[in-house]
Amino acid sequence: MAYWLFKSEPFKWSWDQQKAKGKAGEEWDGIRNYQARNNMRAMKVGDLGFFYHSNEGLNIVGIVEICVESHPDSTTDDERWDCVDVKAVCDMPEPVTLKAVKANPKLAAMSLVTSMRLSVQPVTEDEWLEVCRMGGLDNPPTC
DNA sequence: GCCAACGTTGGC
DNA sequence: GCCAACGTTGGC
Repeated sequence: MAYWLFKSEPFKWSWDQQKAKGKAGEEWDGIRNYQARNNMRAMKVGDLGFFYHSNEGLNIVGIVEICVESHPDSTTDDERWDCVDVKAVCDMPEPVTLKAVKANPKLAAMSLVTSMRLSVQPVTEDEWLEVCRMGGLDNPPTC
């Protein structure tokens, strides 16, 4: 089991839109960055990820689960670009802001802080648990 | 809306 | 294979 973080600008693809897709999930398409793509290629069905609102909000608002492993991105014919499908799992009871992440010494090494521009990031288990705790989730799978 | 950071492109 | 130019991202 691995953990990830997905960034989205809410006016392009918001958490509400993601939730509206329900269990069917939706492609996380449009990624045109090798590092982000490589992260998606490493994902397995059942892995969990944070859903982060960039530009507006600047907070982690929910948790998603990988429901389809890496496959060609349907929004391009360019075979370099793959993506996964994700489905909404639950809301963060208390959205965790970027400010709060930066203020927490335990999260100083988190990609969200160190690799600000990477749109699909790995998250360590320690970071995952810490952010869940901050967001009001004792135990992620039971949310 | 500005601008810093950073990834990508392309000329040499 | 270097590096300058350029485009994009994303916090502020």
